[in-house]
Amino acid sequence: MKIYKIPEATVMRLSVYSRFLHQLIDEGVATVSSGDIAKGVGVSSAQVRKDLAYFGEFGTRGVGYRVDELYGHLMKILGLDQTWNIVLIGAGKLGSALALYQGFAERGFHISTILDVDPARIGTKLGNVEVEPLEVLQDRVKENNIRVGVVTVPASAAQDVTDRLVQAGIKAILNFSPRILKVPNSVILRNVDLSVNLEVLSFNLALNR
Amino acid sequence: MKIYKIPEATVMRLSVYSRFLHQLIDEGVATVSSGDIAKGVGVSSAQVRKDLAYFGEFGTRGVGYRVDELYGHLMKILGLDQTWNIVLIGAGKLGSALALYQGFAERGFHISTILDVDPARIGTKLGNVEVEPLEVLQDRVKENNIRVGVVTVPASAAQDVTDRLVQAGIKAILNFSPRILKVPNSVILRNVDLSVNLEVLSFNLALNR
DNA sequence: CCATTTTTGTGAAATAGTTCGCAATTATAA
DNA sequence: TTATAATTGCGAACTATTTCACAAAAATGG
Repeated sequence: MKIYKIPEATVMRLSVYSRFLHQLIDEGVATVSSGDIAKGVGVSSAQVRKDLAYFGEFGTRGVGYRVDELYGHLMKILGLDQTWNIVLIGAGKLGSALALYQGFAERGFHISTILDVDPARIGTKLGNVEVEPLEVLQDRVKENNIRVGVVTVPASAAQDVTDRLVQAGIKAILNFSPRILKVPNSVILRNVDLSVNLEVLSFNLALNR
Repeated sequence: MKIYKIPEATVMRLSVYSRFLHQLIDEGVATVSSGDIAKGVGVSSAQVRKDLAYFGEFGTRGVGYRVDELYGHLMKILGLDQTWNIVLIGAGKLGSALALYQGFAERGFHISTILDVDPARIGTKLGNVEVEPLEVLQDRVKENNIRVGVVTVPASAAQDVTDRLVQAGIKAILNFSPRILKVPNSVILRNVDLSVNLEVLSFNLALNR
């Protein structure tokens, strides 16, 4: 079986398409064209078709796509036809916000374990999940078959926490700390640096001074 | 004057380089090579040099870059040689977390105004900033010379809030709601969709099933 | 002062990603 | 039935980005 490398930008767009399709389902729309999707999410129709073409033929020429069908395909492709248990490390401001963020639950991401080292936070509850000490990491990962970790600790603790996640067998890490993390090749790492996003804005604003 | 289009990926990397350089300054390192930077942030040294080449010649052949000097250049390029006042709309979980996030302040982003429509939130304080009603938007933007807005309201309210920001003269918007927003061409828009990031992870995990 | 080493800056080559253009397919209307 | 319109899927062309490779410049050590 030939493996094509899928551009990350394509994957991100698929995620956006899927959300748009969900909106259409709510509105009772039955079929949609690549042009409609394009208009709805702000890309070109050729882009939409190309993105989908990586994964198969989902449409009918002259007609378009059946909304529910395409939505199902996208959710499957994105691995969202299942629930993912997640461990979140760092129950500070950002960690708490993420733990309580409805957007994750809606897409099948279940933060089943929240860990911290601060005794003041351990034992408190975020939603219906109790904050536990970092030491139980390995156990919880095994018990709940957790493959994804979210890091929301201060930069100074980020690499240590990451090493522990790797050690515990975590396969993918979403890092919110502004620190470059080292992980083995077998572990998928994504960085969400909130400041970087503001800095792209300030760069562009500063250009036209 | 010829204007080169700078790839957005380049701008994001400059932001990462600048943080790495700050780390070096703290460690008392005086000079650094493109290879060192590359190693530190996980890109190729050619990439580092190419990125910098868009903006000038900052190094010395055979030697490398003076850390403090390069840092200064990058901060200037990124528009971080000034403080940016920011209005944040939506004082929910995520909004509160961002309002209190130290990472913004450290980079010169000052959330000077926080607005919401929920009477229960209005009048409360996040750090030393009081949550005010949405109606004062226009006044605060003028008073504080605010050019950047951060949207952390639910998807259903996002477009309305965005229209108001545009109306009030905001020039750049960082959108955390999972909604595709329409803005005039003159306004810079960036989307930070937290779920999209997790979905890229689940896509990659689901690939090797 | 010259040979050697280091490391930048940059044109050229390679790779990756997007847009174009159109044949193929389906639906619709005459 | 047949012409017309809509819209996909996809190869080809185009554009953008990254990597390569090396001359040029600076430092170092004999």
